[in-house]
Amino acid sequence: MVLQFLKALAHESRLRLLGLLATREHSVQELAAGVALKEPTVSHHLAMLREAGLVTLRQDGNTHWYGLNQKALSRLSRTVFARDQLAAFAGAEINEDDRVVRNYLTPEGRLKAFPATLKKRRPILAWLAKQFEEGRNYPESEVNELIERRHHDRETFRRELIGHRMLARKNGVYWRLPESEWVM
Amino acid sequence: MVLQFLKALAHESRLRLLGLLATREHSVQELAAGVALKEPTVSHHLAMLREAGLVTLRQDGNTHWYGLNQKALSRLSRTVFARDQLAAFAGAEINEDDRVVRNYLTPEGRLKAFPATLKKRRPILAWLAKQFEEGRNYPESEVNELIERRHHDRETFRRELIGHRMLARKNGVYWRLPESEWVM
DNA sequence: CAACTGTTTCGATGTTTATCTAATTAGACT
DNA sequence: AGTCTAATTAGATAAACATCGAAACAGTTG
Repeated sequence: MVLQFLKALAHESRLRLLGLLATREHSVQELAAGVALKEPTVSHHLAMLREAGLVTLRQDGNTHWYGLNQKALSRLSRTVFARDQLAAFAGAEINEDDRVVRNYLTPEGRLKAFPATLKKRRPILAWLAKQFEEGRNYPESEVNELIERRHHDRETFRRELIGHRMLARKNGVYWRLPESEWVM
Repeated sequence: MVLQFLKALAHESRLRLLGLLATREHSVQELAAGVALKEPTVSHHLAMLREAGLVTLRQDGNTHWYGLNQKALSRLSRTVFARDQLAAFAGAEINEDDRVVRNYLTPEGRLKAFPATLKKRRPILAWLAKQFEEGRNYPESEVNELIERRHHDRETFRRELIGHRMLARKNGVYWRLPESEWVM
């Protein structure tokens, strides 16, 4: 979150865009002229700024009016930079999924249980699937071995990995599917 | 300046490093272990953070103790994010060379004069040289034409462009040299 | 519906930057 | 001097990102 905000700010073109927006609303064309970049490029930057909540969009006809979201800006600037806030980054700035996985791991790195809720099951299966290399074939024995390193219930996890389209099987051979295929 | 500060902050590894430093001083080794990166990588990040004035360095024996520069952090966080401060970025955050060139241009984009000092001449010649495409040959007439679009004194500028190894000539044909060759 | 305008998406290209290993520097300790 | 340790620099590789032209899209206007 904070990282996204900072990354959005940390580029000259985007700072200049924000500079223009700080005075008044602008259309994409105006902005492109103002910073001497092509519309597609500006559009791309605006998308990032919007993702980060730094600008607002108001649409009128086929003109898009972008404005500065002053509130988000000052709110974040206040919160981000306190010392103890910063200290939280040491381990933090890890996303929600990682947090879920971490909570399911014993100190030795084994899974405590099979997660009941789908919300937790997905990130954990994803984590498990990542133990497999893409573009390589695994015999079932090796799949079992890899799973058992994390949890004794190899049957359930193997079945679920396939159900989520993270692993695929054919003729007793398994392989990892590309992340884009995964049912999340 | 501000851009450097933001760029320094806008990376997960560096945020995590700052997170560790927010609690107490650390050596490079400690930091490397703390963020699970190799020492050289950490060293590289620390250099950027130091450039941006975000961390302090205290050397004891051959151990380097890095600490958080809380003052710089809060000072910048306060100044950076005010609306009118931001507005200044619209034109600013342009480097010194661009500023020089801009001051030498009339509103129509022509050069006001031939710059007397070398310090100003270089960026202006560089700017002029960039009007030529690399990897293409220009007859002298076209060179003159391109220069005259910016300044009437084609002879002087042509000579200087060659002197700075931005253009080269052979048998009355000119071409632009790669930027790495330029005498700056 | 056809032509037009402003914007966004796509695909390709080039640049920047993160990271690593290996080599080098600098201080401390025999 | 030689060795040990901590850190940095160099060089190579890989990932992330900025930018552009072309194409697609959405709203407007005849």
